[in-house]
Order: sequence, then C-alpha cells, then structure tokens
Amino acid sequence: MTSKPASNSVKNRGSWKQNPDAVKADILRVARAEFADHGLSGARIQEIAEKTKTSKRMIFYYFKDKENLYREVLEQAYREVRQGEKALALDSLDPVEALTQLVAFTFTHHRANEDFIRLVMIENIHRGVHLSASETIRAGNSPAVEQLSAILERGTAQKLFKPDIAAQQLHWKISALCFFNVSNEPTFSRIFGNDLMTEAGQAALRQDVVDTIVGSVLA
Amino acid sequence: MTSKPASNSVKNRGSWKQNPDAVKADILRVARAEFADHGLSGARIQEIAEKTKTSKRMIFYYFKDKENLYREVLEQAYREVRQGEKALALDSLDPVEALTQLVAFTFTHHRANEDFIRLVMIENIHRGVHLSASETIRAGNSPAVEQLSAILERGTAQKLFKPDIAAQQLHWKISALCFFNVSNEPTFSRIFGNDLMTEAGQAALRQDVVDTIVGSVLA
Amino acid sequence: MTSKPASNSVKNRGSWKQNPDAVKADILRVARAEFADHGLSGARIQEIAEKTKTSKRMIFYYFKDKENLYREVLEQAYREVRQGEKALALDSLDPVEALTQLVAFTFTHHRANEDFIRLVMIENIHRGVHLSASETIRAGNSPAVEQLSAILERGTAQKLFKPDIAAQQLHWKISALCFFNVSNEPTFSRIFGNDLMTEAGQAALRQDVVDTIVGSVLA
Amino acid sequence: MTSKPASNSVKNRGSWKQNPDAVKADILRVARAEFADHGLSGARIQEIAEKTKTSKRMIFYYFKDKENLYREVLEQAYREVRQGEKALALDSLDPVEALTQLVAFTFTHHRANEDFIRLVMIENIHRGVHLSASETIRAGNSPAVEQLSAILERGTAQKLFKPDIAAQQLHWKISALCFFNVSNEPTFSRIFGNDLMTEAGQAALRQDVVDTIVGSVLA
DNA sequence: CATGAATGAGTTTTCATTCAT
DNA sequence: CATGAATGAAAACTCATTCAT
Repeated sequence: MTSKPASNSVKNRGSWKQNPDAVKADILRVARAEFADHGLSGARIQEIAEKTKTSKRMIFYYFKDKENLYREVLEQAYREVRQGEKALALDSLDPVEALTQLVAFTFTHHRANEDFIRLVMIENIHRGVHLSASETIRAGNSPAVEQLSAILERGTAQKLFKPDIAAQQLHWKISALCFFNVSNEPTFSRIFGNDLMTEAGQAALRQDVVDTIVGSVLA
Repeated sequence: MTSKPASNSVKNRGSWKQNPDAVKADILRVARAEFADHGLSGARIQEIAEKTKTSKRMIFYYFKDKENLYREVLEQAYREVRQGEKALALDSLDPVEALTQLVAFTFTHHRANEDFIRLVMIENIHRGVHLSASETIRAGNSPAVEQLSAILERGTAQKLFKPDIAAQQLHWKISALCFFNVSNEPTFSRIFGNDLMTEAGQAALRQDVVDTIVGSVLA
Repeated sequence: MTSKPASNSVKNRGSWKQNPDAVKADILRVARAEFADHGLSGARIQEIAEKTKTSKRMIFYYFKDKENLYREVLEQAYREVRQGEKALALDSLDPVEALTQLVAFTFTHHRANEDFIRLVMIENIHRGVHLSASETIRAGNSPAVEQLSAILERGTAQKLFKPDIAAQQLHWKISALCFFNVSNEPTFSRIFGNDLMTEAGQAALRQDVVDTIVGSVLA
Repeated sequence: MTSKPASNSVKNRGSWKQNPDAVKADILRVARAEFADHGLSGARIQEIAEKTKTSKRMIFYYFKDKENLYREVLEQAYREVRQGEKALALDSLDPVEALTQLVAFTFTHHRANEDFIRLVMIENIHRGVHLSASETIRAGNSPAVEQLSAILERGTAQKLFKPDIAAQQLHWKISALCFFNVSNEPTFSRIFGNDLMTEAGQAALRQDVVDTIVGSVLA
C-alpha cells in the first residue's frame, strides 16, 4: 500500500496560501509553458497542477475550466508582448533608421518570445476562436502598427518613402517574416538543414529581412 | 444491452472491400482533414472512422497507431504539394518574369492548400519530430528551391539580379510571406480586421509580396 | 443509446468513501484473488472492479496501471506470508523436534496459502521481473531461513546434526517439497490420480517430507 | 502508403508449402516456445505467426483455436519428455546405484528442458484443465515411475531399502526437488541470490538431492 | 476561499477469429 | 487444403471535472 495518486497533493504550505493573486499568477505561468509546449488539447491539467505550487482543484477553482485557462494565458501573453513593443523609442531617429530599428527589433523580439509565437500558432490552429470574446486583445491593438504609422508618415513627408504605403500591410509583411522565422524553424530546419538557424544564419537573415522591408518602402 | 458503438459497424459492402489501396487512401483522405482540423491530439480516431468507408479497426490494421497515421498523412501531404510545385514551367520566361510567376504561384498555391499549411503548423507545434524519421520528405526536397536556383542563375548571369543571392534564403522569404498569409489569417483578422483577406486584399497582398521579393533581388 | 457499461456505476455510497486505505485494501484483496486465479495477463481489470466496492477508475487512480497493481499484490502477499512464518515459536524445543515442527508447519502453511503459491508460480513464469525493483521483498528476507539457521546451530552444537549443513540449501529443499505439493497438484493429480491429495494422502506426504528432511540432516 | 499490416504475409514460398505435416510441426515448435515464454493468455497468435513460416490463418486452419493449439503443444511436450526418460538404462545397475542415476538424471533432464517445466507450471496455473481431455498423456503415463518401481522392487528384495516404499510417492519427492529447481529459480534467485544456480551450486544441489532421496529409502 | 477523494465518459489499442475468394 | 483482407468485442488506460467536507 505504498502507492499514492500523484496529483492531488499540496506542494508548499506557506507563503503561497491565502494569496489568490500569487496562486493565479503561478498557475498562469505554468499553464503558459504547458500550452505553448503541447497545445490546447495536448496540454494536461494534471501536468500543470504538478508543476504548480497548488493543486489541480485550484486550477478549476480559479479558472473554471481548461479552455478558459487557455484563454487567459493567451490574453496575458498578448498583453506582455505589446508591453515589450512599447519600450522601443524611435521618435528621435530619421525614418529609414527608425524603420530599420523597428524591423530588427521585431525580428529579435519574436525570437526571444518563442512561447508567445507558439501560443499564436496554436490559436491559429484553433482558428482564433479564443480571441473573439476577449476585448482586451483587440482594444489594446498593436503599438507596433502605431509606431509604424508614425514612421511612415514622417518618411512619406520627407519623400524618402513611396507615397501610399499602408501601415497595416507593411506590418503584415514584417510580422510574416519575423513570425515565420520562429514558428517554422522545426520543419524548415529538418528539410533544409539548420544553416539559417545558427547565430550567423540568424544575423544574416535579420539583415536580409531589414533590407527587404526597407527596400520595399523606399521611394 | 442493445446499443452498439457506431464505429464497429460496416458501412459499405461492395467495391471497397478487398481493395487495400482504396481503403488506405480513403482513410488517409479523411485523416488528413481531421488532423488538419484538430491537430494530432485533438483528432479522434473514432471521428475519422465514422467519416470513412471502413471501421475504426481497419485504421489500426493498416496504420498501426494514431501517431503513425498522422506521420503518413503528413508525408503524403508533403509529396502532393511538391508534385503541385513541379507543374510550373518557368524555363521559357525571362528571369524577372519567371520569379514573378513563381512567387505569385506560391502565394496562390499555399492559399489553395490550407490543409497542408495547417498540417505543417501542427507539425511545427510538435517541433517537427514526425518528419525526422521520414526519409522521403528530406530526400524529395523542394522543387521550388531548384526552380529558384535556376532562375537566380539565369538572372545573375544576365546581370539582372544582385550577385550572390542565396536560393535557399530567398526561398525562405517567399515561404514566410506566403505561409503566414494562410497560417496566421485567423488571429491577424481578428485583431486587424479582415481587409487583407478579402479577394481584393489578397490580390493587393500578392502583388505586394511579388514586388517585395522581386525588388529584393534586382541589381 | 441507453446501455451503460456496468463498471462505471457506483456500488456503495457510505463507509468506504473518503477512506483511501480501506478502498485500496479492498482493491488489493480482490486483485490478489484475480491475479492468483488468472495470472497477470489473464486477470481482467473489469472483473476486479466489479468485485470491488469501487470502480474501475479508482484502480487506476490508486495503482496507476495493471502491472503496478500486480506488483503491489505480490509484495503484499510476500509480506503476509513472512508475517505468518514469524508466528512460529521453536526456541524452546530440542533441535530435532524444532526442525520437525518447522517442516510440518511449512507444509501446512503452504497448503493453506494457495493464492500465495499461485502468485509465486505466476511470478516465476514472468521470470521474477516484478520482484526486482521491490526492495521490501529482499530486505524483509525470510524468517524461515533465520529460524532454520538457529535450529541448525543448536543441532550441530549438540552433535545431533551433520556439521556444515547450509541453512539456505536446506531451506531450498523444504521449500521445494512444500511448494511443489501445492503448485503441481493439478497436473500431478490428473496424471497419477489424487491419492496423495486426499486428507490421508496429505498426512502421509507431510510425514514423509518431515522424515526425509530430518533424515537428511541427522548425523 | 508505405505501411503494411505485418502479420498476414507469407514468408517462404517453396518447400514448406503443400506439406501439411511440416507446416504443423513448424507451428508447434514456435508455439511451444511462445507459450512457454508467456503463458496461455500471454502468448500472441500474431507473434507465433510471425515467427512461423506460415501465416496466422494457417494456425487456425490446422489447430482450430488458440486453446487447442496450446493443448497440442502441451501434449507434444509431455510425449517428448517421456521419450527422453525412456532412454535411461538402469537394469544392469545395483539398486542404490540405479536410484542414484535415476535421480541425478531427472535433475539434469529437468534443467535441460526448461520449456517443458514452464509449460507444466502454466498448466498448473490453469488447474490442469487442458490435460483432462487428453488421453495420450494419461495413457502414456510415466516411464520414470515404472523404472522406479523396478528399482524399488529389486532394492526391497535385497533388503537394501525399507519395505513398503511407495513408488509413486517417491517419484513425487524426486519430481518436487527437480522441478522446483527449475520452476522457482527466478524468484528464489532474486530473494536469496543465485549461489545455488551457478554451475557449482547446481552440482552441489544435485548431490544433495540424490543423497536426500537415496537416504530416505535406505533401510 | 480550500482541498483530498472520487468519477463518468471517452480514447486508443489489442486480440482471437472469420470472411470472401 | 490456402490465403490476404477484414472485423466484433473487449481490453487497458486517460482526461477534465465534480463531490463531500
């Protein structure tokens, strides 16, 4: 009679107890990693509970069900990434340099936030249905697009850029290149080798992406 | 005890029976749709069986287990897409026009093969582990890259293109833009609206992608 | 769709609930009988569940999987049999009488614990692999061997027994005769008739076994 | 579409075909090993078929079902072991030497026929039910007991042995010691170490068994 | 606001066996 | 006397979720 069910035990009696926000944050942190790793259906509540400082029961207590937990993870991830984008200060730079910086930053920022990229991939596999109800995501919109608009406005005014460049469409192109770099690394590497994923390869790729984007707007 | 699980019954006694290849092809067809729709863990063998002309039992008979079925679906999808790429005849065109056609075709071809795109997304979520063992995928490699190499060679020889454009890296850029267009449509649309996904939007986007890529190689 | 699998229903709402140890003990008791009856692969989790006060689900909840349940059944059986052996008090008897008692007891004890004998047979079919990881079984070792050592020491000191009798080897002989009596009863009876398995036959056999063993150590 | 069900293919088109006896013998040989290895419920028809020169279908064709195949394997094993026992010629030896030889031979013969021992263990786990219908097994009876009777008769006549030794009971004791040596090696070794199972240990054990048995009949 | 115990409903997978030719 | 294809029934096991306190 030595075996015990592994899942239901409490890990840590102490500072975490009686602190709902900390418990929730802990759950979200673990859940994000698990969802990013295995997807919505692939992630296991059990596994999340075990890596958490609380019990499985608490996950349902605070988040109602798996889908809702996923939703909150997704929202939080979007919020954090947007926060990261805001940090960039480009106003003082000339338009070309600003755009260069923006693209390079986006490339690097995506690379550094693989979990977020994977969550977005997962959400796309689910056809984005978990984003719909969430006002916060649409409301917050994208600081990146706003910054891009500002740069384009200045660049166009100075006749450096082609007229009538659509900010959103340009953002789409930047996103595509920077997102794909992370999202499709596994299959791309397996088929074509990982030359482009080494440090040198990534540096070359980032330069290429910057040049391609900047080249596409120059007058 | 009158009820029976629906999956264990036979659907169709007739032409399908005693024709292993047809049965297998039927299973693969249904499985592809299901895996593309719900992912590896999200797809249900039960569901696949019900949409098939055979039974659940036969899936295991021919494909051993779920993961292996998924693997074969993936391989088949890659093979078919490559086959589609081969159809394109660009040799008679001048390099710029050839590249234009190739990019436009890739854009359209990806759009038309959403299931394939989704399978690749799913496989990337699984970090490409189901591609590793499969020699066929690597072996076949990409006709697209080969065609691209030929175009680049001609274009470089004619001094139309910059020297030293790497075919693989250019392929990566084309893929990124064309893949992302399909893969990230759901989340992109929800956040930025679906202007870019309308017929007009897609036409504009395709032109933009062609221009961006061609622009990036011109001398 | 009215039928439900019988195993998923609850049997008894009351004293068993919320008492993990009682539930586990109940499962182990039933599982022991089933494994002893049908072997590891022959036993049915379903069948165990139905004879239990709990559900099939709880078996997996507490014991993880079939093999592990079997392992715990086996360990428990070993522990209990050793406990039974300890009950015997032989210190006050002279060596010959003590050995006589020990052998007669072992003969009877094995006969009374057919389930244990059968579990050991089954485990031998599995080449003992389920014993390996279990420290408790080896650690506990055999009270029988210890008692035997004590008897031999006294008997040898008194020159009643041959010198240099190995306790473990003597234990092996006693075990062989007492174990075989139970383990091979079915085939032996079918081939030679069941004369030796009647009450009289068993009495004669026990006397024979005692005489044979005692005779083999007397100086 | 590369996978094929592994089981249904034919291995060898040639000499085996059109030769029912050879096919049956081949199946029996493989089945014996599988049943001895994994027991009746543990053995897999699939596995037997794969190791056979024929197909799964043929097993059912020739042997009707799994249980019947097992029955035939068991019968054949008994027949062969009895055949082996007959080889021993003890008539010319004096009774004590003859008994010594018989016991030593039995010890060695059992050791050399582990598959048979395991089949008997398995049959005992099944409570011998597969022996009942089989006339051949009972009819053939045991050459060992007959030889033993002859030896006892001579030994008793010469007043070397105690009067009224029952041949069957003595056979039982010999069997117990020689059978257990093989049948319980796995569990015994794990608990007490494998000293008795080394070559030296087995030699000592055999001598001990011979001495114990001979000692138990000497007047 | 917390929790250890429990569970219904499904999920993949296995297995001996039969069908159609 | 043979065979590749097919299969019903049941097996082990999983999973998110709720109960009882």
